[in-house]
Amino acid sequence: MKADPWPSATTEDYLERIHELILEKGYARAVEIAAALRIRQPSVTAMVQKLAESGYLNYEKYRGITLTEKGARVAAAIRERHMILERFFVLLNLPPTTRDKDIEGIEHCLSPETLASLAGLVDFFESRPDVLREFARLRQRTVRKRED
Amino acid sequence: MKADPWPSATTEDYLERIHELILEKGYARAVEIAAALRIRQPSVTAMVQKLAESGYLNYEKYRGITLTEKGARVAAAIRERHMILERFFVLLNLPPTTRDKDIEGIEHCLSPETLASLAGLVDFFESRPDVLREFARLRQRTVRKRED
DNA sequence: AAATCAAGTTTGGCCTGCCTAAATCCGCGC
DNA sequence: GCGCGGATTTAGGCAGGCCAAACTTGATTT
Repeated sequence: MKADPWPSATTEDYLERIHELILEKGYARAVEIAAALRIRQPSVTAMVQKLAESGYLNYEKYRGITLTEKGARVAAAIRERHMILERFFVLLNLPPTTRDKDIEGIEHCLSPETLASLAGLVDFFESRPDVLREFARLRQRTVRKRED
Repeated sequence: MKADPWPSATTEDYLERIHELILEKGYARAVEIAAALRIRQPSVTAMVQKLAESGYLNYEKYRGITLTEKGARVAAAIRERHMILERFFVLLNLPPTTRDKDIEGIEHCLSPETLASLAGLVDFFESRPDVLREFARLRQRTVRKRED
């Protein structure tokens, strides 16, 4: 097992999807990983082998893929992060497509401190719907203004 | 001039720094670009030539580098985006190092809609220091709690 | 058991961006 | 006109990720 120079963005994407697939269907197969990440199967095989190398996955050729303890830990953190971002973007009230695309982009770049702060912001707004409503109203106005 | 398949993150970084250097010192030279981006000079020359190819820069060997109209437009947008993010991160009250690192990471991944919404959020807080203070107080508390 | 087929894998190749080292080139100041 | 620092070229390399084409495997079907 090779040392880990901090999971790359791509690594995180793979782990995230694999984790999701396992949660959803109980297993993760190359075809589905490929489909979910919109890449080809050979790329998946190659990457899966590297992830196994690095100790994130248990992998047996032609058999199957599971998360190691380490992989599961990382995947859980990624999921947590993703959820914080989802909640935050809901506050911003953006079309789901935009939201998802942006989250995919930024989720690999945020430090734990920032994430924590962001979570705090979300908590704040979720516990203060009055403030949130006020912000939303303000947004509405400026959007209307831009459309003039 | 080659067609532009949307400026890559690296392209944006170059344009951003070059723009900054020009604003600061009136010109942008390879040594300084290299220093600012923490890469080597030959890499800069290569990239600068590609950016000229793509119509972002006016480039004359051994002479100098300036932004084209197109380059300037893009750079200005990048700068605007960066400033919105700075203001936002200030609200989150994070150590400058973390802030800068995270901004560098995410700035290439945000859609205009998200940016606009974020700007709205910043405006909201900046126009409502009372609300901001309340949020800050809440943050303080949870941080203290974590330290127990 | 043989055939078949989908899924998995291997191979070879490509592209982006970065690096190094060594050589050369240019403009400017003395 | 010489020299120096900055700029550029050349040649060679590396890592991360991606792909298409060809091949292999496990499972199902007959």
